[in-house]
Amino acid sequence: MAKRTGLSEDAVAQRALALIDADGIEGLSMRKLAAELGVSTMTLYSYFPDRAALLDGVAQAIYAQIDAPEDAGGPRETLRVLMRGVRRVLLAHPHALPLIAEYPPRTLAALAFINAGFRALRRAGVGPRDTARAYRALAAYSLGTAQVEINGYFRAGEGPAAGRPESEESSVEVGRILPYLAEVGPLLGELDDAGEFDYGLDLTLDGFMGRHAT
Amino acid sequence: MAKRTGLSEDAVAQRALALIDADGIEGLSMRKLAAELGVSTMTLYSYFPDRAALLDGVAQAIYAQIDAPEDAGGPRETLRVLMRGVRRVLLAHPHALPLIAEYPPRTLAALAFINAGFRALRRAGVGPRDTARAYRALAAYSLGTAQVEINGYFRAGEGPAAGRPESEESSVEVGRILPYLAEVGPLLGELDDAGEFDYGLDLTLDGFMGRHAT
DNA sequence: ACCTGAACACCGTTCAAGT
DNA sequence: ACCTGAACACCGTTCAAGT
Repeated sequence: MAKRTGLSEDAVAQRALALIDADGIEGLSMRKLAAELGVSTMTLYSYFPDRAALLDGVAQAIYAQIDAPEDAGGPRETLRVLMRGVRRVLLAHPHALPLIAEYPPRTLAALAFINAGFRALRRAGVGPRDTARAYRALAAYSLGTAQVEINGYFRAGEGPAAGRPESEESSVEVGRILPYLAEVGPLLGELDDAGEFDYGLDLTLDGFMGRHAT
Repeated sequence: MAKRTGLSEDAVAQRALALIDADGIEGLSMRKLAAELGVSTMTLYSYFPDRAALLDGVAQAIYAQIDAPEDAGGPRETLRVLMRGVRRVLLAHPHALPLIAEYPPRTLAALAFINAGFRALRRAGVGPRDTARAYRALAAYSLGTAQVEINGYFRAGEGPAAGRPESEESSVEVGRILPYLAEVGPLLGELDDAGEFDYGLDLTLDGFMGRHAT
C-alpha cells in the first residue's frame, strides 16, 4: 500500500482502537485519526477503502488479542479457560464491543482462538459436527455475556435489575403488575459478574458433558 | 409534550423503527424522520431530548413486542417458549439489534417478558437468587445467539464458518496452521439456526435442571 | 406557548490538482 | 506514482426569530 508514510494497516487499526477505547466509536473520525497519525485524512484511504473497513480492522485486532490455550486438564477446563479469555479481552475494550458483534473473525490471527476451541473438543473424541454445535452455543453465550455486562443489563438499579420501570409508574403499581420482576430484579444487581459467567458456562458444559459422557 | 402535532413518543419511535428496518441505524437521521412525520426537524426534540434518547425509545418499542407467556407444561417449556419469542422478535429487526444490545429494557411494557421468565422459575419452587442466576445465563445466551445469527458468524463461507482466513493465506497454509478450523469451521455453516438455538438452550436448561432436580 | 428556519460545528468521501 | 486540500453532500443540535 502506501510507501512514504511508514504506516501499516495494523498500525492504523491499533491507533483507531486506542481512540475508540478513549472516546467511543462515535468519537473516532477519519479526520481525527489522520491527525493523530500525522498524515492527511485521505491517506487513510490507501490503507482501508472506507470507514467500515477500518472498523472491521479494529475488530480483527481485538480478536487477535484472545489467547489460544493449549490443552490441559481436559476439554472442559480448556474451554473454560478459552471463554474466560474471550470475556476478558472483550471487557478490556467496552466501547469497541459493537464492532465485535458486527464483524466476525476473519484473519489468521483473529481465528486462532477458535481453532483452539475446536481442537480441545476434537482431541477429546467429540465428532466434528458436535464440536461445531457445542462451540456455537458457547460462543453465543460468551458474546451475549459481554454485551449484558458492558451495557449494564444487570447492574444494580439499571434495566431489569432495578425491579421497576424508570420513572413512569409508582413502585407500588409495578409490584402489582410485575410482581416477580420487583422481587427478583434487584437480585440481578447483586450477582458477581465473573462468577456468574462461570456459572452459565458450567450450566452449558454440564449439559454438553451429560450428552457426551466420557 | 407537543400538542399541535398529534404525535406521541411512541408514534415517533415506531416510525423511527420502520426507517431503521428499511435503511439501518445509519440511515435514520433526525431530518429524514421529521420529513416522514410531516414536522420540522426540531419538533422531534420535544419528544426526545436527543438522538440517543430516540434510539432508546426504539429499543423499548422492540422489547414490548416480546410475548410474556403464561406458565404451561412446566418452567422448562415456558422458558423455551419465552426465549424462542425473544429470538423471533430480535431477528425480525436485524438492523436494530445494536440498539437492543446498548439499551436494556426499561419501560413497563418492555419489562413484561422478563417478569414472565422470573414467574416460571419462582412458581416451580426455584429461589429468587437462583431464578436471577438462571435467567441471566439464558438472557445472555439468547442475545448472543441473535448477534451471531444476524451478523453471519456461522453463515456458510463467512467468518469462522469459512474455515480459512479471507484472501490472505492459501488454504493449504491455513490447513497446516489452523487445521481444526479448516476441518470444523465449514460445518458451522451447515447447521440449522432455529435448531441450534434450541440445542444450546437445552444444554443450559439441562445443566440447570440437573442442579435443581425436581 | 409552541413551533421553526437558519446557522454552527462537525462528518465521510469524491475529485481535481500538486509534487 | 503518491499524496493532499478543497469541495460536496450530508449530519445533530443551538439559538434567535416568528406566530
